[in-house]
Amino acid sequence: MSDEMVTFFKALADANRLKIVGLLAQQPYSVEELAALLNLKASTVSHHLAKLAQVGLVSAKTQSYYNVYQLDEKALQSKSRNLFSQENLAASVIDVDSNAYDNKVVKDYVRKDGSLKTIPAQRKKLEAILRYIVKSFEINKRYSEKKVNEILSKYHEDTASLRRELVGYGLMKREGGGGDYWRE
Amino acid sequence: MSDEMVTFFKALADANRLKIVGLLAQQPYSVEELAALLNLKASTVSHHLAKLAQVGLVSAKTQSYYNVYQLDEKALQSKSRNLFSQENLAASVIDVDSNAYDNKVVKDYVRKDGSLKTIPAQRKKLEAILRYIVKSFEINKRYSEKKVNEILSKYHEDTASLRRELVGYGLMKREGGGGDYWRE
DNA sequence: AATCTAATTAGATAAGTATCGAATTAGATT
DNA sequence: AATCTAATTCGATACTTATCTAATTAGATT
Repeated sequence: MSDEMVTFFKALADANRLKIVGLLAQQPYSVEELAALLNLKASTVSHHLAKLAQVGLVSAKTQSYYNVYQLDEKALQSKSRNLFSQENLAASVIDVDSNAYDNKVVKDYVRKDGSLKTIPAQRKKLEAILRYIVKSFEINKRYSEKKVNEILSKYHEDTASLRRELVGYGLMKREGGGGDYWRE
Repeated sequence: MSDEMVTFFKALADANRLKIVGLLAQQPYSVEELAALLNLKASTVSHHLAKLAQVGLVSAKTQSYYNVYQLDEKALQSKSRNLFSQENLAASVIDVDSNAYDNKVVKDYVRKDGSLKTIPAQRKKLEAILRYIVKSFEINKRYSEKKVNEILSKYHEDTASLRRELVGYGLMKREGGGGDYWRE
């Protein structure tokens, strides 16, 4: 689907092909006529028409010697209506790895032994690191503060900061007065 | 105007730029984040964003360290609605020489001395030649058949055919029974 | 059947552009 | 003020593609 959109836009991303579309919007033309009108060789026009035909914008009818091309106005209008639909926008993104940013940050901040070089000062990067760290806790299991610190110490000596940020960003919960921690 | 359309389509005629548009349709992103998500270098993403910004599809806001880009959805929708309007289609054609085809045919069939190599057998070319020949007659002036033949003989010895075709294609009129000819 | 004609395909070239790494710039944080 | 970071710009490279000429194909006309 995304490929289809790229092909569609590429088909129209050329001044001469836009002129062809404009001309065919007035009336059908043969390759030879288009070549004369655009001051191009017939082979070049053939090339352009093939690209337009590939996305269904034009089609050819053979008339005696000529290949007379015509615009498919229905296709044109329907394409233009749906071009930027929610559906198409989402489709263009399907093969994007949504974890790529977190992965990159983790790669930048975590040593081979698993410890953090530093605790990121910037919010976006800190969040990525916290999302990574929180995976060390089982979901719904309760941990004492001492146990939490023990786990966090693998990452950085400043366990208090890590603990506070995990709670601050809502990645871990804490019960009322000095109680246990858990990951939901 | 046509240039503007080409630029617009070119801006979207790239898979990674379409992905950027798709991503920004969900939420704003910084250059760095987009680079990680698309597995590209920041400089490449900058280049793509510049092209999208050039046609008004995205804009940037500075937030602390980051340049956060966002999609201009209004621009997107309004562009897509008007893309193939009558107006835009006509605009793409303004600088096309509408006489180019006739000129080419005339060039192919008329010798330097003004005479025809042959009378074209094909309809489209015959018409082009006839449109050229008929300019030798003044508008609204009446010509006897003898005078008509005399003028046509400059072009081809078969004046009878030329005369018949001029009338047949409606380029010259003839009064009822054997009367005069004229060009309207 | 033989001959034309327009269209397409193939091959070559030149122009355009996506991408990267390096250098620079702009702006915040310390 | 000095330092750090993200973004942009610059220069180089590799890939894409618009265009042409020449060769081939498909179809009509004679």
